[in-house]
Amino acid sequence: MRHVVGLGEGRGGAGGGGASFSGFLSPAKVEHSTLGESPAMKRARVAATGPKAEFFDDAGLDDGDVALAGKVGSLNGELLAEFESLLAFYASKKTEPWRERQYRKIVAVLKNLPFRITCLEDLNRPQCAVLNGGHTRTRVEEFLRRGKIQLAQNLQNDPRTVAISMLMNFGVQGGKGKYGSYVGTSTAEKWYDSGITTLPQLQHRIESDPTFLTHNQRVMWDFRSDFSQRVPRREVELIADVIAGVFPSSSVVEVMGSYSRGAPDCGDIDLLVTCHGDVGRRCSEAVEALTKAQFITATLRDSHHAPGAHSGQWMGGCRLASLVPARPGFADYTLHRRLDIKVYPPKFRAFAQLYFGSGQEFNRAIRLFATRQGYTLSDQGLRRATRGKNEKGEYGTLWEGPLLEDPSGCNWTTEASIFEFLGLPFIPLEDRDNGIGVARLEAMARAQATKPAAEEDCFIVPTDPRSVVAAANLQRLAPLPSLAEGWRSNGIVALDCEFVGVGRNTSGIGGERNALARASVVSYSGDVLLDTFVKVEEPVTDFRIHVTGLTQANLDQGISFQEARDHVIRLLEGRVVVGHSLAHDFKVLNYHPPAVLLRDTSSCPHLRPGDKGKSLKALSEQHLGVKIQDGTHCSVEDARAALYLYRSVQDLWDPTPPVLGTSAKAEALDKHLTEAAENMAAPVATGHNEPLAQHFDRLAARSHHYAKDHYVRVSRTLRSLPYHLQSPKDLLRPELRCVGRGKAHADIVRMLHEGVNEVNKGA
DNA sequence: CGGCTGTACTG
DNA sequence: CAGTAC
DNA sequence: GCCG
Repeated sequence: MRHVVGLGEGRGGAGGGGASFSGFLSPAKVEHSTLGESPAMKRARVAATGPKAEFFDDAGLDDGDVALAGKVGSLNGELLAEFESLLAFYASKKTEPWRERQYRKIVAVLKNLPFRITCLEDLNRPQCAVLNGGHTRTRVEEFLRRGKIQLAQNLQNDPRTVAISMLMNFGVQGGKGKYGSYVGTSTAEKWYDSGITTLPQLQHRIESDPTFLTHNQRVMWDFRSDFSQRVPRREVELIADVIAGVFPSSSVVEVMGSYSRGAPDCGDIDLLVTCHGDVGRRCSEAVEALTKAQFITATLRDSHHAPGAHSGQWMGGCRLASLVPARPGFADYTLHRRLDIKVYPPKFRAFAQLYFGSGQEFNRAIRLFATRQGYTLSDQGLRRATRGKNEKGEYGTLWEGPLLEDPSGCNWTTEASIFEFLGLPFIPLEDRDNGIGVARLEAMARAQATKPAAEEDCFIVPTDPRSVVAAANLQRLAPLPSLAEGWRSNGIVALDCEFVGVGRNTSGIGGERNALARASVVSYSGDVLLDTFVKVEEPVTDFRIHVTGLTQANLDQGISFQEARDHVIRLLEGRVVVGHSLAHDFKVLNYHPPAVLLRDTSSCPHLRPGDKGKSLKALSEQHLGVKIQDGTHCSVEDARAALYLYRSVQDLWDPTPPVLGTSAKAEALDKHLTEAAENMAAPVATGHNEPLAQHFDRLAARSHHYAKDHYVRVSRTLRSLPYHLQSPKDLLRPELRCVGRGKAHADIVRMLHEGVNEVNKGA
């Protein structure tokens, strides 16, 4: 049961700040405790005891260490300072986002490590994982030996780093780690390169040129002094009450961020509002009222009021003073505060809590974990997803399913349900921003990775001893093509079904329609994931026993059609499906995955039929040298046969993974790709667009991060095109979609008109 | 060698 | 698209 | 920078 502080009660008990803001009496509930433990902390603490203790046992920690956790930091002060210098250096360089991240993790761990590092062996403790890599371990070793890290010493006073850090924080000390100034590494570097290196210079430039700053930068500049002040808990609570006052009474307002972790004061205020109805509209209405009341004093970001949006959000500055008149003996609340408000419908509440209650690294870690499990996790739910490389070699989401329901039936009411779904122990709030939770997630991920393919995914009803015997021939096939990485083994299954005839028996051969009687799915390694008989609702008019070998007794052992279909879809969804004449199977299953995911051995250009035709039996004999379907068919055997046929030509037929959009877009995209494939002449030598490609190589060489990735993609795509790019119209072709509509597009158009050299002269 | 969270704003 | 935020 |  959650602890809910109603408005009337909370105020009186808290000793009364004397705040009376008529018109802003909060109808909504505010969830926070005015003293001691917050409900979120309590929730976390209660749920934490089991798994946390386990983790620390594994970690080889004793209770003393645990007790220290949370109020340490000075234990490794000197080492921390060294790494903070290194972090500052890399954080000032836009070319080093990943090193920066790594150092950020290192610093986070050192700040919270419950023991002092005195020897190299300490690095073997699991919490020190990030310190135990190649470079970092060497640096720590150097520190233990000489009491300092030379590189850090050298970089510590690097004037460029110092200046850029100053610019990124508008000269405010202790910046970073609270909220952004809207001046990142790129802008700061630009300013630095233009000669702005000191605060007075920056100030002069800002004052003399009214267009120098963007709107958001201007807000952060104007309020930089107020925003840098910590907000006491008491004021956070008052502000939460104000916000609650402008939302419907059924809403719930929760204070997230450092407040929820018990901090005595906060850098900014992060509020999660859960309300029914159109969250976008509720958010807009609230912001409007707060602006009218002069509570909101600046806006940094406001979600457009899009009806039916999944969330509404507003970011900006606020001040209590207009609502809480100054009175002698009480704080006058004149400081402006950074406030974020996010509004979600109840179904996303736990996801939003998870996101806004955790630190960045924890969120990245748990989302990465979800991805590795075949899901994608965000503040707006959980979906099935497969990731891999598409045909252009870009890494990304190949397929994404609809929002998942909570299998526990609790409708994702708690964060715990999300952890449970992902197979993770509940990680308490206090461990979600200090590196400990991240370390636990990474440990879980590693454990998961070494676990064999999920056996609980398999659903096997003992069917027919022949399936084992018959398939043995195929199992002996060796050597199989080496298992390629990623999607080439994980994302592929093979399907085969057996049918019996139902309906009016007109011709004497079979019923007029097919009914599913047995379904089999095997993994890339040939293991049976599903094999079951299926009950047939209608009377069977033809068992086709010479082919299927099935009898009424077999079907009676089976599961219902609906059940079988669910199992099949669960195993096939988002995966490449191999089979022979799959159309029949999908028609009967009434399930139609996008064509880009299908590999039908009956129509494979690399499996040329021989004299005996292109039946599965003939192809197996011809290409695999194996006799199958000797007597009646076995769907496991047939699925394996199709799988091994596929694997025998996989490199030729299927060198790269399929491209897919999200569910809604999938069909359209699939159509595009099919058309593109048809339009495109048979593959010919590549390299037709070398000069264009080289242009993007040059751009890539001097770009960074996302921009660099983009140019590399464009270059690669241009090189691999089987035709000359001649007119801007060609850019409309789907295979060139990755060019986008921006600079790359413009450059290509210009180069087509003016020639490559002209364009490069300009650049 | 190449991936490293996911979403959404502003300019 | 690039930059930035959370 | 780290990891597989």
